[in-house]
Amino acid sequence: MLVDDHPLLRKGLSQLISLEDDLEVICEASSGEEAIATLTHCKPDLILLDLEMKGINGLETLSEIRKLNIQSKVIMLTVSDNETDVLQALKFGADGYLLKDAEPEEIISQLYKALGGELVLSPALNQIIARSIQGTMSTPTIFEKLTKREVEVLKLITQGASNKVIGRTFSITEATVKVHVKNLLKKLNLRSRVEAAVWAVENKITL
Amino acid sequence: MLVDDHPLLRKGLSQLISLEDDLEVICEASSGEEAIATLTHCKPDLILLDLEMKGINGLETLSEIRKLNIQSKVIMLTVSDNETDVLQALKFGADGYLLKDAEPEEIISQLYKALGGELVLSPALNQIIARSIQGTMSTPTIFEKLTKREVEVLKLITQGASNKVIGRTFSITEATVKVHVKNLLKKLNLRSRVEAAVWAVENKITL
DNA sequence: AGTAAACTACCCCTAAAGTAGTAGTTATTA
DNA sequence: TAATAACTACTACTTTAGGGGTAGTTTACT
Repeated sequence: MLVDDHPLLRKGLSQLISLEDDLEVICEASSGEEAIATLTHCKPDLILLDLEMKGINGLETLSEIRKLNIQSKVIMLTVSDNETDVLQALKFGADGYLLKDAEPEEIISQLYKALGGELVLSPALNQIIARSIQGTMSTPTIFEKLTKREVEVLKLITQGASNKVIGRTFSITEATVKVHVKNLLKKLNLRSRVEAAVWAVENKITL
Repeated sequence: MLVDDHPLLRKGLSQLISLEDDLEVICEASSGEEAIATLTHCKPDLILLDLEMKGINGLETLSEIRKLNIQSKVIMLTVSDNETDVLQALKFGADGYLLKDAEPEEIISQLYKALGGELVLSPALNQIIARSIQGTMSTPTIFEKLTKREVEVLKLITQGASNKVIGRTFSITEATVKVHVKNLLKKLNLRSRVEAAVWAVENKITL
């Protein structure tokens, strides 16, 4: 099964797969919602799931799929080698994480491996995984540790708001905002609101 | 001609195009550099050019192509509907700007239009174009107005560096760094280094 | 020779950010 | 009931940022 909001990419993949005698695309979806709906009547051995999609994203889709107790293998297919994404995907029970810029032949061979029960990862990700195993991660899925308020504050920081403005927005004092900023910086192991803003943007904290 | 660093997408496109009797893919490239090299011996009527690529990006590639006085039509094909990118592309002489998430049929029909001399744009971009014509743009290609030093400073800001650190990095005083920051904020019409950092990240100023 | 832009550096000043510690309230959970 | 986490608020302090102006140097282009 192919899940990707780019018809072009689906076309490319399905053509590639159709060249293989023992592989077949039995269903497709262009969004996470559609994928979950389709999975009620389509039971693929393997799902190739895009990470970047409108609506619910790939990670959320994966999480839903696992909640529904669907046994298909799931391989994330994406352009991003973002550390947080990779680790989240594996945590949510992905059977693989491949980068879209890989060679087509490599992708196909990885599909077979995954079907055989192997955990497949793009070579480019080895370093990330290694670091996470060593516990040397810079971003050990810290984001979820932020409280609701801290996330709200972070979002406004990303928009360039000062502590004073943030305070007015939430009807709290600037002093309290400073507390939130201090705490979120500590949790994210960052040193300034600038770093926090960049981190938030790069990790696509939705505004 | 197809230029995209994702083999999968090239495959999808070329399959799509091969279904058309009067269209044919005569060459491909997986990077800007490769594209420019290939264009010395391959003269396509139309080039489909990805924006996001490693090495020199799509815009730079387009600029090079125009400098070489190559007469092929060029359509930018990308996932981003970023205002700056769109306007830059048109300024550099693109004959079209299409989003990758468009329907395949639509993309094909746009190719014909472009070959006919039309300027083709994804419908999703209409609003952006309209605003730019009205001069209401938030980002009127301001970036190129930054001096070399200002760009360097901006890059370090994005990495969370303080003015003091930036000064040490370039062996200039903190006071001078402040001058650069002040000037670049004015040029970009931003109010703080946080906004500058976010702007830089969102517009992919390469670090 | 003259002009303009870029880079440098300084002054003065205000505002904003960040650090540290204390502490009260509420809600949840063990 | 006791403990914990989250949110709030404060004081006090230091550092960083940002705005304004002036001005010297170099480089490049008239």
